[in-house]
Amino acid sequence: MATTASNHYNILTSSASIVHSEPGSMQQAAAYRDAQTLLQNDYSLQSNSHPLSHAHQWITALSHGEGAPWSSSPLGDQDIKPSVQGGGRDDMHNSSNNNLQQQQQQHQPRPPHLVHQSHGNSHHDARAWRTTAATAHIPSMATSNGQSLIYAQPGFGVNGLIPGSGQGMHHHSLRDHEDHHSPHLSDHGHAPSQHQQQGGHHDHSDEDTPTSDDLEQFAKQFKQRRIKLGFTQADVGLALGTLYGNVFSQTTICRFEALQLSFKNMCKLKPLLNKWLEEADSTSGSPTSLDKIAAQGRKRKKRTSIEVSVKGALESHFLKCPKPAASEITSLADSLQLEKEVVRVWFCNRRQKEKRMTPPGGALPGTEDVYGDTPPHHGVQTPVQ
DNA sequence: ATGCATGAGTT
DNA sequence: ACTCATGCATA
Repeated sequence: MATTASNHYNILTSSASIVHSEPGSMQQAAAYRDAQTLLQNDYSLQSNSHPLSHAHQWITALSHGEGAPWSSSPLGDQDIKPSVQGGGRDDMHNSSNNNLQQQQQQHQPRPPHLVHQSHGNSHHDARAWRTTAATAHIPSMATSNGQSLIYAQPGFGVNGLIPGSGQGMHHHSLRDHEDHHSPHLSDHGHAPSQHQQQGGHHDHSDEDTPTSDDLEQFAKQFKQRRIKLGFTQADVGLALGTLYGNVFSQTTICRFEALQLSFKNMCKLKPLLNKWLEEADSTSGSPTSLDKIAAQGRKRKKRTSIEVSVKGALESHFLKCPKPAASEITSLADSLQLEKEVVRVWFCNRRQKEKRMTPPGGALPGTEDVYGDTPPHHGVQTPVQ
């Protein structure tokens, strides 16, 4: 089957409250983990899992108004799972892992609720770091505000200013980002507002837009400190929630450390993580309380496992056309015997992947080949410490 | 650590 | 219908 059957999850979760808060020590970390683990098991009560279940299985019947776009699938109840057999194997990509913390993070602790940040998060545009131009077709680019669409890349020589994305920006225009890849590294202007970064700055955490180099360094340092303090990525995510209200998952912290987020996203998270870092080691006894809000009534579709061969086909198409039209997606899905939505989402994710900071292949932003001749080969990740 | 998924905000 | 931020579930 295409989907890795395992469990549906139950809503409900009696997740109580985690009563713990003893920041600054290993035991705290352990406490978090335990609590979270329990929670997880709680709703992990698997029930049944039919090889051929219907799509509704994951659509919650709870409060939420459905939001499954798929129900509109032309195929009616074609249902998911074309029963692509296989070993349920996902794919075998990398392997070089970073042990050490690997062990402590085998369980994935994280808050079951869905408290998303609610702060004004104005995103305007975040672009790739390296121009993935292989299949370049420079369509329309140039934003009306004349801001550069390319982020400074260490290897580029053009370094500098980053479009003031953070949160003060305001440029509407059409951010038709298609692919903006032309590496016109001419040093254009820069953010009109304020910009000043790692020049001769000193103390204070951050306030200005960091360069990709800054981020890279910070991420590296962050990870190191975190590990030394005995915290897992999940712990940090939780701590951020208790400290600043925004909870993040292990995934996000992981991606941050690996620079697998968009530049803008990295910039946004950096300050928070920086604060946590300071709090973490310097402070050793502040009673940060945790509160958990539980409950969540939404179900999630089971992850579809796409066969390697199929994935290869998708990759091929992606190279030819990163943005297939709806009709194209439909036919492609049909030929691959996948749901249209699955294919659509695959492309979305694929595109997003292209835009991450860390170039696939482990090369760091700065070592990259600027002209994107590199085919989207991916592989190992950053050889962390 | 990462693949597939969801949802808010845009376009 | 897309982008972008995020995360559950899984390898």
